[in-house]
Amino acid sequence: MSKPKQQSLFEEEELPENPMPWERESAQDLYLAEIVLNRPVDRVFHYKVPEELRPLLRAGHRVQVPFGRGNQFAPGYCVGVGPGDENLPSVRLKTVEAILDSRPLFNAKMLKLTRWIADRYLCSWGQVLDCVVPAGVKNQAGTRMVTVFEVGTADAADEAQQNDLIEKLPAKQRAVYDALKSAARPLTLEELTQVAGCGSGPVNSLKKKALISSHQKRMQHFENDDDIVHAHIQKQDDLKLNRDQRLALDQILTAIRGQQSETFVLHGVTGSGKTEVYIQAIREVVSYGQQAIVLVPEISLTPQAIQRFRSRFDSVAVLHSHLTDSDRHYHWQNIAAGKVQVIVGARSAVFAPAPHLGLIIIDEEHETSFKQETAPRYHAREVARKRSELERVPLILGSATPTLNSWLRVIEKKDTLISMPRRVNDLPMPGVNIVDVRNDVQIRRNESIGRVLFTGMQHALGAGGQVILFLNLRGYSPALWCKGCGNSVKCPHCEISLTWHRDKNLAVCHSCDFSARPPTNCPGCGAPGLRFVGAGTQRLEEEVKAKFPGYSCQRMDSDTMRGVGSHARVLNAFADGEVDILLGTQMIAKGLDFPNVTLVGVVDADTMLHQPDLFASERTFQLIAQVAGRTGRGMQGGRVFVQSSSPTEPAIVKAAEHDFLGFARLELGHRKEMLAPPFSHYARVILRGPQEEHVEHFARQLAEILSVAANEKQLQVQILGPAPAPIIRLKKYFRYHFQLAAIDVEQILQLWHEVEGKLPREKGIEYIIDVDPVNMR
DNA sequence: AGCACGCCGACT
DNA sequence: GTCGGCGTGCTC
Repeated sequence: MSKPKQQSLFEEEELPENPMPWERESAQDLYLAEIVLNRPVDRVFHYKVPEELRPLLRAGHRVQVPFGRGNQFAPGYCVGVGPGDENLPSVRLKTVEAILDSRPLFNAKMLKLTRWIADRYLCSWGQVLDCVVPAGVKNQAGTRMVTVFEVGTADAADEAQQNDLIEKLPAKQRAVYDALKSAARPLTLEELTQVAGCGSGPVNSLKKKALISSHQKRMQHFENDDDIVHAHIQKQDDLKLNRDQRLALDQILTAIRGQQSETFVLHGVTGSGKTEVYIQAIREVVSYGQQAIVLVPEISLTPQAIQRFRSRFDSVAVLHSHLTDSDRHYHWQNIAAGKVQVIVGARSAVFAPAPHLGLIIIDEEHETSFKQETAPRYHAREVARKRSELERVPLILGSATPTLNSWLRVIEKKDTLISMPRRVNDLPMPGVNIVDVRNDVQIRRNESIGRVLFTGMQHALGAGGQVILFLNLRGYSPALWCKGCGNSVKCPHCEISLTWHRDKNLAVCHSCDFSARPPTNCPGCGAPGLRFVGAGTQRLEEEVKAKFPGYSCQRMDSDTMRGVGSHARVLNAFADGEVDILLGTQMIAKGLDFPNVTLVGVVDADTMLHQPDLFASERTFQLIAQVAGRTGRGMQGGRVFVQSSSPTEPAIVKAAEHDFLGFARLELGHRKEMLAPPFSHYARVILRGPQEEHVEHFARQLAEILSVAANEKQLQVQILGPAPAPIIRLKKYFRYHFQLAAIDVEQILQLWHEVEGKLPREKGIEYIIDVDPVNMR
């Protein structure tokens, strides 16, 4: 209604002596909306709500507001509405322009949750809200305005006359009229003409006669809803639980029935049947008409896993990364309408707008992909913890290798441990051999498969079994090495060795996707004869094909899995036994369940271990334990060979012994000594800019300011660094970082609030802060 | 993050 | 004089 400019003119006048009624209202009964915007300013802005929007606008609505000196319109989120506050700052208030959605996108709990995220991960409320709403919801993807027709609402006085008119209608028009009259809802032109079997002529005539009326309506036009309601899928009965599973389920059911926001750490070895426990716990909340959210790492959203849920529940929404905007919008609407029983998805599914949430499950809780690496840098596990508290529902964190973070909470009795130490059907854990490859002849000849692993594979394949080989490097060779100067060829934009991809004969940077023909001479010293050293999955594939010519081998990494559905194709081929040897990266380490896999080979256990990372040893343990879990899932048993040059490394040894408790005890001991997480919290400040000295200098400046402020305000926060980031150069930028460390994360947050806004700026240098980082690169 | 304002140096 | 470079500070 009122343009902001006009509004301010109006405001400059003093209250008139005898205000007109509407003027009195707008001047006295100030009705305000609290609005936050997707800007890095964590502030609430107040706007007047025009008369006609008052009955409609509620907290959780998305709105259009004029913002800034130019009064440019910007989308914002209403986080509160109500009568004006006397103590408002004496600013001239602007007016909400429009409401953007018919219903609020957030309820009170979701507003609380998102506010908590903004506080905890140091970003603005508006940024959080904006990230929670999928793009498809914001742009109403998959909907359009259409004209719909219904039988005209006639005046009672004309009724007789109208009935007369109807009686005399031509046949086509009569058909249209009758069709509309018997329809349960307004019809589009398309629907109407189809039902009545005519063109648009009769419809127009009827409209002229005012017997029918039309109006505009926003409608969804989704092709089908197979993706949610799939009653056609053959449903399977719940499986019979073994004793461990039964005990686990009982504990969870008690919490569900008691509406407790308890967190369970479900520590179940690979193959212990955690999923069946999840499913039967979900069964309970679904029976109350509630919904469950299941978070899984994106990588494990395999058709196998999806089918598992779809075959057990009537309506499952799967939120995976290949959805279109329109799909996401459709799912959001259905979830919000309570039509979905189970929401399965990656990280962001923790925000699913389920109206009556009954349970949250995070499977493979240790996966780092639950941490978002762009603002808001939240960890879905912590968000889920908070959501479970707000909704008073239980949270299950399932893993064979829980994070030390969760494990410490178990030890401190903050969370409840549920153990499932045995595999289903009492299958034994696979025997794991650590193979010391330091003196292996084959490895010395620069091959990837050592003598022991080779013989193991021969036996397994000879007996009709299948083999999985894990190598966490894609490409052919991870480095181009110069004999002359001893250096390897780096990406011109990043401080990272180029990987040779033999199939395309390109040297590729796995960090920025730079690629070029590999040079023949060393760019550093000019010497000829660069050598390709080390092996990635491409080279491993070549070696396997040469060494096992009679068997079929399939590589699975992000290079071969580009297309949609390629994932499913390969896994199906493997399941059907068409493929004997499956080799690949991370992608094959998790969740795969093929009973005929009798051998798993970890080609190089050391790559993870040698990363300059606080969590290197935890990651190594997790990875080996997870990969090892891919075998021994059938009656034929299974063996694991772990090739390593550090065969006494505790992370590797404990993983080989399937001894999570032992590893946790050891590693927590180290962490406690260093007061490292989970005994403390880190927040990592990362700076980047085009000139190295410049970035370094600015990093020191920031660190100094924070250090002084911590002293002044008596905050127990230590500043570690600054130092060059482990990847000092990334996409043309030089990078430095430092850490804020504290026992109590609140102290870090306070410190940041203290200095934020006072921090100097430096042209060309950008910085971010990452609370509870999961990687240090 | 934008965006407008303002304070400088380079022009018609 | 005034055009436009970028540094600064604010956004109900």
